[in-house]
Amino acid sequence: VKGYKKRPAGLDWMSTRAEPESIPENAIARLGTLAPLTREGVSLLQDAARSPRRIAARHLIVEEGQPVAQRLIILSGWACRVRILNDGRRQILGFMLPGDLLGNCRQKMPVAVTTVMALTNMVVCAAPCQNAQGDETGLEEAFAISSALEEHYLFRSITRLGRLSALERLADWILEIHERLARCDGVVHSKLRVPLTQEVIADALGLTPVHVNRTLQALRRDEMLQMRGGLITLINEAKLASLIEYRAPIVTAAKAGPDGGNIADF
Amino acid sequence: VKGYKKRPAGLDWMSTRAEPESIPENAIARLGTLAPLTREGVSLLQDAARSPRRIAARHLIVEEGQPVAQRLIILSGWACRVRILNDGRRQILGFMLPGDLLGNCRQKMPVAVTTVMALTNMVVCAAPCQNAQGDETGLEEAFAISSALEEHYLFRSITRLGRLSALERLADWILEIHERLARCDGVVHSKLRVPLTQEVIADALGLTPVHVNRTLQALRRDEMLQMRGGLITLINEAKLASLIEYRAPIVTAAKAGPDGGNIADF
DNA sequence: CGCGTTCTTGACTGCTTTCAAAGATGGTGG
DNA sequence: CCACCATCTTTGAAAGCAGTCAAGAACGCG
Repeated sequence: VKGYKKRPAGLDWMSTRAEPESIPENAIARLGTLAPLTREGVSLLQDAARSPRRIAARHLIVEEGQPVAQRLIILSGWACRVRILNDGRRQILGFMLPGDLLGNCRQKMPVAVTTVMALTNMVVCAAPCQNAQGDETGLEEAFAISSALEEHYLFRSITRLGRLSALERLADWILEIHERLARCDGVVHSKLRVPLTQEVIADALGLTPVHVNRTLQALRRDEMLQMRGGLITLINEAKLASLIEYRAPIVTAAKAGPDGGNIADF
Repeated sequence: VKGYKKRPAGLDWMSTRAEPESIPENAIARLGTLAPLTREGVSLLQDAARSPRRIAARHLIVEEGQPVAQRLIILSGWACRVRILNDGRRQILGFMLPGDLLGNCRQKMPVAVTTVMALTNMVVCAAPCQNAQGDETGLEEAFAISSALEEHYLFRSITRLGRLSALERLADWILEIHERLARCDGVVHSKLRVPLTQEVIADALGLTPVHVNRTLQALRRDEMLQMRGGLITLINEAKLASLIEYRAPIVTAAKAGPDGGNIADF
């Protein structure tokens, strides 16, 4: 069937190539773009970021079936939700980038629905929780919108896997990553730092590494992008977007806050 | 690429064959299996169900990008989240069964992330909302767990579409539907009433109707199930389950309530 | 500079799609 | 009660996209 069934014995997930850490401030700023935060809300985040926790690449952050201890904010690095079948097939359910939340649940005694694994070295911190009622800081609203966005990306993944060709899947995925990195990472001149091997991309897109490779070559041949050493450069974003239907996610009707940031404007 | 690109002009979604309505009480009972409800919580649900609203098959219940007016409970009938590409390809993102919630959001001014369409004639009612703090009735907790379950099904869909073969997809999907119907519909002797055409199933599983047909025949030939007129009968559930890895969803660590019902025990 | 990982390439296989048309099925009206 | 019709299901043959296997090249790290 699809995907690698047999893997070498070792945990050959990806290179441990040292990744320059991105700026934690950008991760915090992402939450501010989701919902207007009060000065207090921002300082709560900054306080939390002063007690960072480091996680090494390939480590499991949460495991499926285990109780969720706390809500974390990713300050830098990439993680992914992953599910592994007993014959070795692997599906990456989604990526988690700086500014994204881990364990952002509603129920009282949450249990992790999927395993989450660090793809690179990471820095995380506890998400500040406040007096439940009120939410005067805007943090709860930001977390709620982050959760809605995550749901949006899940639906997008399903459509991608169910109805798009390999070329379309790649294009759609790259545009999604571009959009998300633009929120939390300094994306300049359409250059995206994507610290993933083609095998990881294949596991996310439901393809084989070999086919991801050939498809990426097609995108390069048609001059839509360049890529080298974990850096993807979008050359012709319009052409890339024309391969698929691009829609900016809108998950709330709230108008832009004082600082002008709003998901709907993205 | 995959799926039907061209469709006949009409909205040939599915037959309007009259479906006997399931029992609304079962829909309400489902919520009680998710979290222990107080007597007050149950009666709030029963009150709400006394003001039912009917929705005809094929009608859109919510539309992507439109604000979400209220939270609804499905009392009977099936709906689905759907996304349609501009060349006519269609992906069904998930099914919504009796006892499931619609518009179960956390943020303040939610906007629908996907279109939701009635697949059969439906009966719904407003979900009772209470004073936010406290949740003495257990309803908020039940809604939260319902939301976590929905997330679980999304991850399952992604794995299904990304890494399972056609045969495995069908097996996995049928077992999921079985599990869900068992919660809200009287499933007796492994007989499932599934009011879907093979084309709808194909749009959910990322296959073509023709291939769904052939794959279902394989399942019948190997004596795992029978099916006729919207009724699927599981003959050899163990054999069906052996095609895939089956895992019961566990989304909360809460122990069983007084009535013994808990998601973890399912 | 050497080694392991990752990327690239080629040839071949096969699952799934595509296209087309014939059979069932269920509801409706005569 | 039966004929009719739209919809849905089933079948066959052929084409195609993506997978599989294997080996060589390139890359990055120590």
